[in-house]
Amino acid sequence: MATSDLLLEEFLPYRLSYLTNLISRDLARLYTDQFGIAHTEWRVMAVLGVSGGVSAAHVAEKTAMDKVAVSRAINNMIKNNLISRSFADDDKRRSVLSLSKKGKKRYEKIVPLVRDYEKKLLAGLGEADQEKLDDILKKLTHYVEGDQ
Amino acid sequence: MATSDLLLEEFLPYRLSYLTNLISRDLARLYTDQFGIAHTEWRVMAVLGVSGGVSAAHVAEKTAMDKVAVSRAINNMIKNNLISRSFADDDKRRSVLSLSKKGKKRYEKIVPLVRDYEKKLLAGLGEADQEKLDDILKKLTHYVEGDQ
DNA sequence: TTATAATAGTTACAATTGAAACTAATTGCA
DNA sequence: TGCAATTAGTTTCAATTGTAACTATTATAA
Repeated sequence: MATSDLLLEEFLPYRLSYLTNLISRDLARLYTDQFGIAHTEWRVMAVLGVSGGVSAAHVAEKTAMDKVAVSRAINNMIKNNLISRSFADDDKRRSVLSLSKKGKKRYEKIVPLVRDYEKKLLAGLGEADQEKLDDILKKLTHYVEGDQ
Repeated sequence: MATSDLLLEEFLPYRLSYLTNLISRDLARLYTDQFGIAHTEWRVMAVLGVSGGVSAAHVAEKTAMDKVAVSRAINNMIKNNLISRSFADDDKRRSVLSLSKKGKKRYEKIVPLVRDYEKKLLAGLGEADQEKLDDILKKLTHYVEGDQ
């Protein structure tokens, strides 16, 4: 192998992508298979679960999803009675979104499952390594956010 | 916020996914924007760059892509004269793939770019943290690979 | 005011991806 | 042998996603 060659399995972007995909697949088992919530919908739900009465733009910002994806997820969740929507008095364009009772219920079932998944995932690391990972992810993220 | 709530920005799967997406976007600038190589094609190229004369199944395995995606990437790259294909003497189903001269040339242009990107990405970490990250990624990956 | 630009969100259409069914070749074994 | 099962890779069709153009509303400013 020439020194100019590159082993995918040692290449950080590939390794991160591979790991992320496996984790996504595992999580989909929790919310998609069990509750019919798509990945994008789970993200929307996670934002609205913490703070209701917010706009689609706010959801887009918090989920790092683009507004089209957010719009689709929201409309689908409204169709499934998971979200209720009204519009702001001072700006009729702006939506005011909250989880419905049904949505909140589902959210409260899913959160412990994904928390537990995360916990098990991290369990193999030990306290120090968990903090190290947190620190490293922050640094890497800060770097890649820097050059948009 | 109830204790049952979950902040997306502190949730490891979300953080990994977010970071991975930003890195993918950066890399796409290197090989897609500059050389018209799609993400899937880059992975195929990375495998064939190291070892020619292999089958599509081998590429699928090394890239963690499914055989349909590999088939599409390969056929597109053949159309663009980046890959040459023959079939094995002892099994006419099995393809024997290699980068063409043009493909190898492009590969050799891309590798330094992505290596350099990875290097810069890791530069902010320091030697010890880089090893720590390697170790942590291995552990996490091993965990999620465990429960297929 | 009123025209222009900006913003929130949606729609439409193209490209990408995923799953299942398919073809062709090979293997296993009665 | 010869017939069923397996394997390599492709095709087809549906679902998802991305981009651009769009509607409706609000802000800006001449």
